Amino acid sequence: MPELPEVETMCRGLHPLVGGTITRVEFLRSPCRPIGVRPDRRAVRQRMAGRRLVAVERVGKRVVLVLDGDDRLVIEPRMTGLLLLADPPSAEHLRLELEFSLTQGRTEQLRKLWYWDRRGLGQIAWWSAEAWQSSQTRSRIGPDALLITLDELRHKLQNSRRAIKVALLDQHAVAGIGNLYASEMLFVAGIHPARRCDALNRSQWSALYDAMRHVLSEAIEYEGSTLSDGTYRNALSHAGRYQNHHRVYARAGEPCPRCDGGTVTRIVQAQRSTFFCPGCQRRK
DNA sequence: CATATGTCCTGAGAGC
DNA sequence: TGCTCTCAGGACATAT
Repeated sequence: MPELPEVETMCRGLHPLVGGTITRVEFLRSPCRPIGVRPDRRAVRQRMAGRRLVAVERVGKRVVLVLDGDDRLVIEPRMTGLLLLADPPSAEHLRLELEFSLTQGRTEQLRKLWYWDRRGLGQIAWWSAEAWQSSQTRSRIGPDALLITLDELRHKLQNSRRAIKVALLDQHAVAGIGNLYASEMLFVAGIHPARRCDALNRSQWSALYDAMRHVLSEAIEYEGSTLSDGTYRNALSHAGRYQNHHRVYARAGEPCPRCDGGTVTRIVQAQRSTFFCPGCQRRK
Protein backbone atom coordinates (compact mmCIF):
# COMPACT_ATOMS: atom_id res chain seq x y z
CA MET A 1 0.00 0.00 0.00
CA PRO A 2 2.78 2.51 0.49
CA GLU A 3 2.02 5.39 -1.85
CA LEU A 4 3.71 8.77 -2.12
CA PRO A 5 2.89 10.02 1.42
CA GLU A 6 3.97 6.78 3.11
CA VAL A 7 7.18 6.54 1.08
CA GLU A 8 7.94 10.20 1.76
CA THR A 9 7.47 9.54 5.49
CA MET A 10 9.78 6.51 5.31
CA CYS A 11 12.45 8.60 3.59
CA ARG A 12 12.25 11.39 6.15
CA GLY A 13 12.61 8.84 8.93
CA LEU A 14 15.90 7.61 7.48
CA HIS A 15 17.51 11.01 7.78
CA PRO A 16 19.49 10.08 10.95
CA LEU A 17 21.51 7.65 8.82
CA VAL A 18 22.70 10.24 6.30
CA GLY A 19 26.46 10.68 6.52
CA GLY A 20 26.91 7.19 7.93
CA THR A 21 29.04 4.47 6.42
CA ILE A 22 27.67 1.03 5.63
CA THR A 23 29.67 -1.49 7.66
CA ARG A 24 27.61 -4.62 7.08
CA VAL A 25 25.08 -5.84 4.50
CA GLU A 26 23.06 -8.95 5.27
CA PHE A 27 20.35 -10.45 3.13
CA LEU A 28 18.45 -12.42 5.71
CA ARG A 29 17.55 -16.00 5.15
CA SER A 30 13.92 -16.44 5.93
CA PRO A 31 11.29 -19.10 5.34
CA CYS A 32 9.63 -16.68 2.93
CA ARG A 33 10.42 -16.50 -0.72
CA PRO A 34 13.24 -14.01 -1.25
CA ILE A 35 12.32 -10.66 -2.67
CA GLY A 36 13.76 -9.59 -5.99
CA VAL A 37 17.27 -8.16 -5.83
CA ARG A 38 19.03 -6.87 -8.93
CA PRO A 39 21.60 -7.68 -10.13
CA ASP A 40 21.86 -10.26 -7.30
CA ARG A 41 22.44 -10.43 -3.58
CA ARG A 42 26.18 -11.05 -3.69
CA ALA A 43 26.88 -8.26 -6.16
CA VAL A 44 24.78 -5.78 -4.23
CA ARG A 45 26.42 -6.73 -0.93
CA GLN A 46 29.90 -6.25 -2.39
CA ARG A 47 29.06 -2.89 -3.92
CA MET A 48 27.34 -1.55 -0.79
CA ALA A 49 30.00 -2.37 1.76
CA GLY A 50 32.05 0.59 2.97
CA ARG A 51 29.97 3.15 1.11
CA ARG A 52 28.75 6.37 2.65
CA LEU A 53 25.07 7.33 2.57
CA VAL A 54 24.89 10.78 1.03
CA ALA A 55 21.13 11.31 0.81
CA VAL A 56 17.77 9.59 0.95
CA GLU A 57 15.46 10.60 -1.88
CA ARG A 58 12.03 9.60 -3.09
CA VAL A 59 11.02 9.00 -6.69
CA GLY A 60 7.31 8.31 -6.91
CA LYS A 61 6.78 5.32 -4.62
CA ARG A 62 10.46 4.33 -4.51
CA VAL A 63 13.08 5.03 -1.87
CA VAL A 64 16.49 5.95 -3.26
CA LEU A 65 19.57 5.57 -1.07
CA VAL A 66 22.18 7.79 -2.70
CA LEU A 67 25.71 6.60 -1.94
CA ASP A 68 29.07 8.30 -2.40
CA GLY A 69 30.09 8.06 -6.04
CA ASP A 70 26.43 8.66 -6.97
CA ASP A 71 25.53 4.98 -7.13
CA ARG A 72 22.10 4.16 -5.78
CA LEU A 73 20.14 1.44 -4.05
CA VAL A 74 16.49 1.75 -5.04
CA ILE A 75 13.89 0.11 -2.83
CA GLU A 76 10.30 -0.44 -3.97
CA PRO A 77 8.20 -1.45 -0.96
CA ARG A 78 5.14 -2.26 -3.09
CA MET A 79 2.41 -3.65 -0.83
CA THR A 80 3.96 -4.53 2.50
CA GLY A 81 7.58 -3.36 2.46
CA LEU A 82 8.89 -1.22 5.33
CA LEU A 83 12.20 0.48 6.06
CA LEU A 84 12.78 0.46 9.79
CA LEU A 85 15.30 1.80 12.26
CA ALA A 86 13.53 0.06 15.14
CA ASP A 87 11.17 -2.73 16.15
CA PRO A 88 10.37 -4.83 13.09
CA PRO A 89 6.88 -6.34 13.47
CA SER A 90 8.24 -9.86 13.04
CA ALA A 91 11.64 -11.45 12.61
CA GLU A 92 10.60 -13.92 9.94
CA HIS A 93 9.78 -11.29 7.36
CA LEU A 94 13.04 -9.38 7.60
CA ARG A 95 14.73 -9.35 4.20
CA LEU A 96 17.73 -7.06 4.46
CA GLU A 97 19.79 -5.67 7.30
CA LEU A 98 22.21 -2.79 6.84
CA GLU A 99 24.52 -1.67 9.60
CA PHE A 100 25.67 1.94 9.57
CA SER A 101 28.55 3.50 11.43
CA LEU A 102 27.92 7.09 12.45
CA THR A 103 30.56 9.29 14.03
CA GLN A 104 29.47 11.97 16.44
CA GLY A 105 32.47 13.88 17.66
CA ARG A 106 34.85 11.24 18.94
CA THR A 107 32.31 8.52 19.46
CA GLU A 108 31.23 5.99 16.89
CA GLN A 109 27.70 4.71 16.92
CA LEU A 110 26.31 1.68 15.09
CA ARG A 111 22.74 1.74 13.82
CA LYS A 112 20.76 -0.84 11.90
CA LEU A 113 18.38 -0.32 9.03
CA TRP A 114 16.02 -3.16 8.17
CA TYR A 115 13.96 -3.84 5.11
CA TRP A 116 10.93 -5.86 6.22
CA ASP A 117 8.32 -7.22 3.81
CA ARG A 118 5.55 -9.62 4.77
CA ARG A 119 4.29 -10.47 1.33
CA GLY A 120 7.60 -10.14 -0.37
CA LEU A 121 6.41 -8.29 -3.44
CA GLY A 122 9.02 -5.58 -2.92
CA GLN A 123 12.07 -5.12 -5.12
CA ILE A 124 15.59 -3.89 -4.47
CA ALA A 125 17.80 -2.73 -7.30
CA TRP A 126 21.34 -1.41 -7.62
CA TRP A 127 21.89 1.45 -10.04
CA SER A 128 25.36 2.61 -10.98
CA ALA A 129 25.72 6.37 -11.39
CA GLU A 130 25.90 5.95 -15.17
CA ALA A 131 22.90 3.66 -15.43
CA TRP A 132 20.87 6.03 -13.25
CA GLN A 133 21.87 9.00 -15.35
CA SER A 134 20.83 7.43 -18.62
CA SER A 135 17.59 6.08 -17.17
CA GLN A 136 16.74 9.56 -15.93
CA THR A 137 17.21 11.10 -19.36
CA ARG A 138 15.14 8.35 -20.96
CA SER A 139 12.70 8.98 -18.11
CA ARG A 140 10.75 5.74 -17.93
CA ILE A 141 8.86 6.94 -14.90
CA GLY A 142 6.58 9.97 -15.03
CA PRO A 143 7.08 13.23 -13.14
CA ASP A 144 6.48 13.06 -9.40
CA ALA A 145 2.96 14.00 -8.30
CA LEU A 146 4.32 16.78 -6.08
CA LEU A 147 6.59 18.21 -8.80
CA ILE A 148 4.43 17.94 -11.91
CA THR A 149 2.82 21.16 -13.18
CA LEU A 150 -0.84 21.50 -14.08
CA ASP A 151 0.04 21.82 -17.78
CA GLU A 152 2.18 18.69 -17.71
CA LEU A 153 -0.55 16.68 -15.98
CA ARG A 154 -3.17 17.84 -18.45
CA HIS A 155 -1.01 17.24 -21.49
CA LYS A 156 -0.07 13.75 -20.30
CA LEU A 157 -3.64 12.61 -19.75
CA GLN A 158 -6.14 14.82 -21.56
CA ASN A 159 -6.28 12.69 -24.71
CA SER A 160 -6.54 9.37 -22.90
CA ARG A 161 -9.75 7.40 -23.25
CA ARG A 162 -9.23 5.74 -19.89
CA ALA A 163 -11.27 6.49 -16.78
CA ILE A 164 -9.54 9.21 -14.77
CA LYS A 165 -9.19 6.97 -11.69
CA VAL A 166 -7.40 4.31 -13.72
CA ALA A 167 -5.16 6.84 -15.45
CA LEU A 168 -4.07 8.37 -12.14
CA LEU A 169 -2.59 4.99 -11.17
CA ASP A 170 -0.35 4.94 -14.26
CA GLN A 171 3.13 5.67 -12.93
CA HIS A 172 4.37 6.53 -16.43
CA ALA A 173 1.96 9.47 -16.52
CA VAL A 174 2.43 10.77 -12.98
CA ALA A 175 4.37 8.99 -10.24
CA GLY A 176 3.32 8.42 -6.66
CA ILE A 177 -0.46 8.01 -6.69
CA GLY A 178 -1.93 4.65 -5.71
CA ASN A 179 -5.37 3.23 -5.17
CA LEU A 180 -6.15 4.96 -1.88
CA TYR A 181 -5.16 8.52 -2.75
CA ALA A 182 -6.67 8.34 -6.24
CA SER A 183 -10.13 7.92 -4.68
CA GLU A 184 -9.47 10.63 -2.10
CA MET A 185 -8.30 13.28 -4.56
CA LEU A 186 -11.14 12.63 -7.00
CA PHE A 187 -13.60 13.08 -4.15
CA VAL A 188 -12.02 16.38 -3.13
CA ALA A 189 -12.06 17.53 -6.77
CA GLY A 190 -15.71 16.48 -7.15
CA ILE A 191 -15.00 14.34 -10.21
CA HIS A 192 -16.61 10.97 -10.90
CA PRO A 193 -13.86 8.28 -10.97
CA ALA A 194 -15.27 6.71 -14.16
CA ARG A 195 -15.17 9.97 -16.17
CA ARG A 196 -12.96 9.57 -19.21
CA CYS A 197 -9.86 11.74 -19.18
CA ASP A 198 -10.76 13.21 -22.56
CA ALA A 199 -14.09 14.37 -21.15
CA LEU A 200 -12.64 16.59 -18.44
CA ASN A 201 -12.69 20.35 -18.98
CA ARG A 202 -9.99 22.84 -18.00
CA SER A 203 -11.53 23.77 -14.69
CA GLN A 204 -11.84 20.10 -13.74
CA TRP A 205 -8.15 19.48 -14.52
CA SER A 206 -7.33 22.44 -12.38
CA ALA A 207 -9.54 21.21 -9.52
CA LEU A 208 -7.97 17.77 -9.76
CA TYR A 209 -4.47 19.21 -9.71
CA ASP A 210 -5.22 21.26 -6.61
CA ALA A 211 -6.90 18.28 -4.91
CA MET A 212 -3.93 16.05 -5.73
CA ARG A 213 -1.48 18.43 -4.09
CA HIS A 214 -3.78 19.10 -1.16
CA VAL A 215 -4.51 15.45 -0.35
CA LEU A 216 -0.92 14.29 -0.74
CA SER A 217 0.57 17.04 1.41
CA GLU A 218 -2.13 16.62 4.03
CA ALA A 219 -1.37 12.88 4.15
CA ILE A 220 2.34 13.60 4.56
CA GLU A 221 1.55 15.87 7.52
CA TYR A 222 -0.24 12.95 9.17
CA GLU A 223 2.62 10.59 8.27
CA GLY A 224 0.61 8.47 5.88
CA SER A 225 -2.19 5.94 6.30
CA THR A 226 -2.09 2.73 8.32
CA LEU A 227 -5.03 0.61 7.15
CA SER A 228 -6.95 -1.98 9.15
CA ASP A 229 -4.29 -4.62 8.54
CA GLY A 230 -1.91 -2.40 10.52
CA THR A 231 1.02 -3.06 8.20
CA TYR A 232 2.29 0.39 7.35
CA ARG A 233 4.70 1.93 9.87
CA ASN A 234 7.19 4.77 9.70
CA ALA A 235 10.92 4.22 10.26
CA LEU A 236 10.41 4.24 14.03
CA SER A 237 7.63 1.67 13.72
CA HIS A 238 4.83 4.16 14.48
CA ALA A 239 1.52 3.94 12.63
CA GLY A 240 0.39 6.76 10.35
CA ARG A 241 -2.65 8.87 11.28
CA TYR A 242 -4.17 9.89 7.98
CA GLN A 243 -6.60 6.93 7.96
CA ASN A 244 -8.65 8.91 10.49
CA HIS A 245 -9.06 11.65 7.89
CA HIS A 246 -10.00 9.57 4.85
CA ARG A 247 -13.09 11.03 3.24
CA VAL A 248 -14.23 8.04 1.19
CA TYR A 249 -11.60 5.28 1.08
CA ALA A 250 -12.92 2.08 2.70
CA ARG A 251 -16.01 4.00 3.89
CA ALA A 252 -18.66 2.38 1.70
CA GLY A 253 -22.13 2.79 3.18
CA GLU A 254 -21.23 5.79 5.30
CA PRO A 255 -22.87 9.16 4.65
CA CYS A 256 -20.98 11.47 2.33
CA PRO A 257 -18.84 13.89 4.36
CA ARG A 258 -19.74 16.72 1.98
CA CYS A 259 -23.22 16.50 0.51
CA ASP A 260 -26.64 15.93 2.03
CA GLY A 261 -28.09 12.51 1.39
CA GLY A 262 -25.10 11.06 -0.48
CA THR A 263 -23.72 7.66 0.48
CA VAL A 264 -20.13 6.60 -0.10
CA THR A 265 -20.16 3.84 -2.71
CA ARG A 266 -17.66 1.19 -3.77
CA ILE A 267 -17.15 0.22 -7.39
CA VAL A 268 -14.43 -1.86 -9.08
CA GLN A 269 -12.21 -0.38 -11.79
CA ALA A 270 -9.34 -2.31 -13.32
CA GLN A 271 -9.74 -4.96 -10.60
CA ARG A 272 -9.28 -2.37 -7.86
CA SER A 273 -11.76 -0.84 -5.40
CA THR A 274 -12.78 2.75 -5.97
CA PHE A 275 -14.75 4.75 -3.40
CA PHE A 276 -16.76 7.85 -4.24
CA CYS A 277 -20.01 9.71 -3.60
CA PRO A 278 -22.51 9.49 -6.48
CA GLY A 279 -24.23 12.57 -5.06
CA CYS A 280 -21.42 15.07 -5.45
CA GLN A 281 -19.11 13.37 -7.97
CA ARG A 282 -21.32 13.55 -11.05
CA ARG A 283 -20.75 11.57 -14.17
CA LYS A 284 -21.20 14.65 -16.33
C1' DC B 1 1.36 2.84 -29.78
C1' DA B 2 -2.70 2.60 -26.22
C1' DT B 3 -5.32 -0.03 -23.33
C1' DA B 4 -6.86 -4.27 -20.86
C1' DT B 5 -6.03 -8.34 -18.27
C1' DG B 6 -3.24 -11.82 -15.70
C1' DT B 7 0.31 -12.71 -12.28
C1' DC B 8 2.94 -12.67 -8.10
C1' DC B 9 2.71 -12.73 -2.87
C1' DT B 10 0.72 -13.60 2.53
C1' DG B 11 -2.51 -13.38 6.07
C1' DA B 12 -7.06 -11.68 7.65
C1' DG B 13 -11.67 -12.65 7.66
C1' DA B 14 -15.96 -14.83 5.84
C1' DG B 15 -18.69 -18.75 5.50
C1' DC B 16 -19.75 -23.43 6.24
C1' DT C 1 -13.33 -25.74 15.92
C1' DG C 2 -10.90 -26.01 11.50
C1' DC C 3 -11.09 -25.99 6.83
C1' DT C 4 -11.41 -23.54 2.18
C1' DC C 5 -12.12 -19.54 -0.30
C1' DT C 6 -11.74 -14.60 -1.45
C1' DC C 7 -9.64 -10.36 -1.21
C1' DA C 8 -6.22 -6.56 -0.52
C1' DG C 9 -3.18 -3.62 -4.71
C1' DG C 10 2.04 -2.44 -5.67
C1' DA C 11 4.49 -3.01 -10.82
C1' DC C 12 5.20 -5.45 -14.70
C1' DA C 13 4.45 -9.23 -18.47
C1' DT C 14 1.63 -10.47 -21.92
C1' DA C 15 -2.43 -10.07 -24.93
C1' DT C 16 -5.46 -7.50 -27.86
